[in-house]
Parts: sequence; structure tokens; C-alpha cells
Amino acid sequence: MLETFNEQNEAISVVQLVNNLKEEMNKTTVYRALDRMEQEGLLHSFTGQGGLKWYAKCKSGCDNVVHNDIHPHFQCSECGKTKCLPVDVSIPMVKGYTVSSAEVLLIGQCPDCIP
Amino acid sequence: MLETFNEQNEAISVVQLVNNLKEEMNKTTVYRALDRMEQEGLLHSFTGQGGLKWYAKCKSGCDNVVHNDIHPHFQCSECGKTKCLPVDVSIPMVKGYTVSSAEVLLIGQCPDCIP
DNA sequence: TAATAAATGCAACAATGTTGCAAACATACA
DNA sequence: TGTATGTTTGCAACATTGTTGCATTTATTA
Repeated sequence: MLETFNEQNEAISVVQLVNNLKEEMNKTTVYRALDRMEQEGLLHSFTGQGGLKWYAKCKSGCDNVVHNDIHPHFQCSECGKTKCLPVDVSIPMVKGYTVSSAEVLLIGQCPDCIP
Repeated sequence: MLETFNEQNEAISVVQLVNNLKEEMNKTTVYRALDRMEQEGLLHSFTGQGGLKWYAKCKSGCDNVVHNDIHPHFQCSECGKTKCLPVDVSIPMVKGYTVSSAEVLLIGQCPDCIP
């Protein structure tokens, strides 16, 4: 299963994973394996368009306690390809609030889909 | 229904709306009304934690074509209260990508829940 | 090998959201 | 007023995503 993530250097939606692996394993197993890998700091998850869950490989520096790897995610509105963007995000400070994590999802056209 | 939004100056999740209004109207009607109001530029929607959909009032300047109102949303991890933050978000430019919209969700503690 | 722990499959369930269709309601107009 | 047209609603059924309980299999340890 990790192979899938290593081969294609993109995020993969749970829907896609459950579908791709449905011959080999039960969907429950897929969900549980993803949970585990996220706990272990191998993968991180985020929410794509429509509220669907996506997973992508973590860079080094993540462990079971902290996912250091805070970056925006990009989802192409044409082809659906979804990637981690190697860019720093400035999380705004807001008076009176404590911000512990942030999710940034950018929607648009990926290089392959720009006319 | 709009009253609910006017009274409490916060975002409301679809779950909450369907629940609150279940005596008065069918959930299908709620979904359809929310769709309509978003089209009309009265409300905007975004995705909260767990991939659930939230709606909040639009400020002026939105219409059925463009929602100008781009701002981050904050969801309190303690009490669940979710709000629009009146803050500017800098959407990172990424070489080779065209970004047409962005969603920023901040998670943390709201003023009421900070010890 | 026996005892224990971890991972899997399966079925059933729950929650969110959508669709088709019929009934109710509103609007326009001759 | 009555009829035609369009819009909104309710309902039931469905689709999809995700979770849970429990029995079975597989792996680990002593």
C-alpha cells in the first residue's frame, strides 16, 4: 500500500485507495491501515473538495505526536490531481484565539491542465 | 431560516441546521434552500473538521457569480464554534499553477475556551 | 508448541448528502 | 374566477463515506 504512495508523488483520496485495493483488501482494512500510518507519521491527511479525505506521504520530521509538515494542498479542478505544495504558509494570528493547526486548500488548474 | 443566521453571528453546520429545523421542514428542503442562498450570494459555504459542510452569511459584495468574501474560518476544537475571521489571507502563488480559490481553516481555541 | 497480540474480513450499521416523483403552493393571465 | 404554468416542498428511496462488533486468521513471543 505504501508502494502506491511512493510510486505516484501525489496525494491519494481514500475513495481512490479503497477502489484500487478492493480486490486485495477490505475497505475496513484500508481505513485502519491509513489511520495507523498517520499515527506513525508516515502519512498525513487532509480534506479535499467535497469534504473527502486525502492522504499523502510525510516528509521526515513527523512522528506519532507532531506532524511538523504544515503546507498547503493543491487540488486541480480539471483533472482532480492533488498535491502537497512545498511552500510556507503564513498562518494569521488572530487576537483572542489560539491557533493550533491550519488547513489550506488551494483550488485551480495544475500545470498539466493550464491551456 | 435566514433568521437563524442573523441571530447568531457564526457559521452553522448543515448538520445543526437539519437538526434544528427538522420539525419545520424536510432535510431535502434545507439542503436545497442552502444551495439557493449560496447561489444568490446570501451565504457562503466551507468545509469544517471532519469534512462537514458549514454555511455563514456573506458580507455585501457577493453575488451569484463571485464570492468576493475570501477569508479564513476558525473552528474551536473545544466548543465547536465556527466563525468567519475578518482577516486577510495571503494566498501563495505557486509557479506553474493557477489558483482560483482557496480555503483556509484554522483549528484551535476560541476566546471563550482559552483557560 | 502453546499463549498472546495484532491484523483482517465481513456484515451491519450510521451519517451525510442526492434524486425522482408526486403533491402543495404560488403566480400570471385570459 | 378559472386555468395554465412554474416553483417549492415532502417523502421515500438511494448512494457514498465512514465506523463498529465480532469472529477468524496471521504474526509474535515465550
